[in-house]
Amino acid sequence: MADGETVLAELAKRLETRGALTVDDFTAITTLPCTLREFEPNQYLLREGDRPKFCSFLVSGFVFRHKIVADGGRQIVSVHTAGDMIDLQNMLLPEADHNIQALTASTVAQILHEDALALSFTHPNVGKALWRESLIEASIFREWVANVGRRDARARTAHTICELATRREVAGLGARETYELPMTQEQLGDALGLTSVHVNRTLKTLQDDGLIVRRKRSVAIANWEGLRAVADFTSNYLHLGQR
Amino acid sequence: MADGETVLAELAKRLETRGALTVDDFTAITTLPCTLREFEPNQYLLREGDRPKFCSFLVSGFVFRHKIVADGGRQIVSVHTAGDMIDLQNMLLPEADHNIQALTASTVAQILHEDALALSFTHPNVGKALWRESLIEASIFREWVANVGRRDARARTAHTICELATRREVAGLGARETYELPMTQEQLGDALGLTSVHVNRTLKTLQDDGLIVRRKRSVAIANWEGLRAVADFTSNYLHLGQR
DNA sequence: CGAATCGTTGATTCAACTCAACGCGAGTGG
DNA sequence: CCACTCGCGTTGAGTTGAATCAACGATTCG
Repeated sequence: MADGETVLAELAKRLETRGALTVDDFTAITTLPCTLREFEPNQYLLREGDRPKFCSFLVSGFVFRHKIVADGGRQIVSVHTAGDMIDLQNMLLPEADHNIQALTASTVAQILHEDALALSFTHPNVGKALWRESLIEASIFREWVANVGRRDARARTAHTICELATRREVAGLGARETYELPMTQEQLGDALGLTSVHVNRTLKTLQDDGLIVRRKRSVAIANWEGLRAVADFTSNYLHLGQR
Repeated sequence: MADGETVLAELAKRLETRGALTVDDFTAITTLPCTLREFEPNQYLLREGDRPKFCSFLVSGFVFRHKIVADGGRQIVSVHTAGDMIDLQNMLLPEADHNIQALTASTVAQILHEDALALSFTHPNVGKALWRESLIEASIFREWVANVGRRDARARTAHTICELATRREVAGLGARETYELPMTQEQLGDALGLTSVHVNRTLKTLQDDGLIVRRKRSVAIANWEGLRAVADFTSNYLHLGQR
């Protein structure tokens, strides 16, 4: 297990992709007090209504966030890979409006809201990078609204696979072609606004067309360009490499 | 037409609901350079790919933001009423990832990104209020993902009516019961991920049940509690009155 | 008055859901 | 070590919510 400072250097590197940091900014980040915590698959990091005192940087593993609607249906609203800040919003919005749960065994670094907030305004470069991080997340939500609202099951499924593969590649976790998405078909369905049965059928057609390969409980990309075309995917909304 | 300073006082009042401001903060906001602009119905304020130099505060009217997908489908991702900041994200994300269009005749106050950004870090209370504003917007996007992904047409339509009525009331624009939503059924459909034909039928059943009243080109609420129940609506995700 | 836009309604189709059964691999415990 | 369970994936049959296609009515505006 890495120590806090090493982990925070990862956070600093991530933030540098969102905006230039000085040596002082970098040091201020890596010397923040932080606590490492491990979570098991399906364990809750946070529940709707909670009032957490810290925000979390995902060091390793996968987590997802979801809402429950009146009829018991679940909608996954985001999936996070190592390198993501997963609950920045609670830094300024005291009460959690959704649940956060581990998808796989995961490690997170917890930083007190007051520390992160103070740092954001004593070191504006850091503040801007964090703010930008939260704005990119909002942009991804907008894309998900369009994805769920206006794409059919095939394009919608392909789009989400493309997005997660791209974000993972950008986070330096390996080429998108080799990436495997460790979600069950039920979880995928809840992210896509589909039933697991229909996800199964949709994945089958994507595999039959040579676009993806399914292994036990994960999905890998077999033909990036083909999948991208089916998905109507462009990465502009991820705001990569923009400052 | 109001002058810039009067309009910016409205912005300052809005931001005060997001976090305490000092007299100095208030003055700093109202003395920002700003330009008032008028837009006609359907006129574009911003298009995907643009790189605007300013952000916009909606003084009067309605605007909406939308994305176009591969098959030509349109998804409206947000609807804004007077008092909303409508493109804060471009302050830190140079390239627009969606379109912004006037729904009705509208007036906006434009503030240069560099001015808003500088103010945010010289006056942290203002920065926090603006950041919080953008985080609440992200929370609304999450709710829309769940709405479009996991609620049927009836609940989904009711939910959006409840949300817009609540937001409008909170913004001080009159009681939610008297509010009229000035959207065509086609626009409503594009916001809800439905066709205009199905919106028509859904609104009819809501009216037949005494929950709403339809007038020419708008919708009013007839039975708030009934509509709220159908919608599975709670306002927690709007983070009202939290600091 | 004519044209355009939007709302309404009916008939039909279809994408996705529901329900149900069965397969399969990974654990687990007797 | 094998039988059992459990979670997840797969497949088929039938249903349904929403889309599509098409026509017509109402209102607004030039």
